[in-house]
Amino acid sequence: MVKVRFAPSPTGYLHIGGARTALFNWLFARRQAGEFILRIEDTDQERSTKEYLEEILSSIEWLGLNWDGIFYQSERFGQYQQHAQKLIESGKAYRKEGAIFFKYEFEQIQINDLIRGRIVFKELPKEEEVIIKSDGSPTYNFSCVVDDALMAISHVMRGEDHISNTPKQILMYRALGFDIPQFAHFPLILSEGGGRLSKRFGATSIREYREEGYLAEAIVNYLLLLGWSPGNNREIVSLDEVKGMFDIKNVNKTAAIFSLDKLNWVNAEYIKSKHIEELADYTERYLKSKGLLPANFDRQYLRKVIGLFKERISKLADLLDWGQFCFYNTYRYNPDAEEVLKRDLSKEVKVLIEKFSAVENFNREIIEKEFRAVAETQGLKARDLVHPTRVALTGRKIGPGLFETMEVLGKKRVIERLQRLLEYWEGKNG
RNA sequence: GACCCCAUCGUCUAGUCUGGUUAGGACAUGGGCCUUUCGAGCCCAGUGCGCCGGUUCAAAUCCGGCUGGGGUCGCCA
Repeated sequence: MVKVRFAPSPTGYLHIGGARTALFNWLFARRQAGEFILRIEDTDQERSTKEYLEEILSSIEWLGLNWDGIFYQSERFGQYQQHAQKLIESGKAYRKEGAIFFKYEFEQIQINDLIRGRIVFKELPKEEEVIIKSDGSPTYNFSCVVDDALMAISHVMRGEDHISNTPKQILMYRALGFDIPQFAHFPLILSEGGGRLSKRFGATSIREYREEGYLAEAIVNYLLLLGWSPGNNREIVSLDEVKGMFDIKNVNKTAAIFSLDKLNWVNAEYIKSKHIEELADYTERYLKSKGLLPANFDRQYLRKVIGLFKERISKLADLLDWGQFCFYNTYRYNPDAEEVLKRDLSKEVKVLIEKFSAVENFNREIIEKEFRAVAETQGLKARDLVHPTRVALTGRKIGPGLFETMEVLGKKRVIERLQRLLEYWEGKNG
């Protein structure tokens, strides 16, 4: 039976690379009706925290990956001690300086990696290795081997950075008389500079992306594209669909550079494809978590705002920026937008206000009709009135279509802001 | 330094196993269109098989070397 594990250490948040390792393991298990378990490698009591643990679990859950069991290494010290003892008894390990050391028996080791094929190690960099520290806790390679064996893990699939641990672990499996599982090593995810994904190059934890308003499906989809391809020139694929087509043999060997541009594009695609209702739930939670939703917010209004922006944002955080004018009065115009207000159109805007005031059903079609009529009777090209009006309503030169924007804002706000524009011109001239 | 992994547009990749393609797609970039603006949409374009040698009628594809990039060498995981 196929049984795989994801083994995070709660000494930090779940990062991009870990998330993909979890994802590929999950996919591998689900594809073959196997088991996917979590093993929390919390042997380092100093650095492991409950906060990190909770964050990691909630991130995995948020990504949509469910697990069939969870184990904590901190609760299994007895097992490690016991197996170390066995090694001592068989003469393969010994006590020294308060710790227990394992003696590597030099020989050429071969592994048959599911992704890379045969890998041959001519020698090991050292002759012995601590397996139980002097404080009684196990070291990584040892607890990993004992647990993978005891938990009957059939396939050990992890990042490429573990390739060099593999021969050491194989020697331990043999010494303990355990069956050796299959191995697969995924390519690393690098930062734009080509090196390790680090804070300097932007967000590295799943949590940060979640907080910026990326959708879980989009992150999963993007991660999938790093090292694996659905083929047929497809880019957007759901986890559910991939479950039926994922094959570990098609995973790349090459390290991939993480591209925020592409993630943004994928996320934008997901935002576009979502129904307003679903996005509204998501956005409401998102804005609330940011403490940025006005107390008196109107859900119906929020829906309209989302409708206005869903085709043009790449992440929910963009709503805070571009959509600010929907939630707050914009009586201060962007400096670069003021050039549009150079020409004083007070007379024309007054007429516009007058016409709008008389409109009963303030919807897109009627607004546009009235607006164009005013421009024409006042001898203006539509665009000459459009630009200043947009600045008056949004504070900016660019944004969604003006007439839709007006409908969303509603008659009251539109008229208030147009009056504010009149005051602006008055202030300039007086 | 030792051991190991990797190598197709700037980036992610299809193609490599089973040699024969105008080397395909996407992001980004540039240009154009639309038009009420745009960072939205639509259209078009450019750029790539790291290098050298071998095998072969034929090499991105098979073999060797080189170069380049990456990883690991903790009583961290």
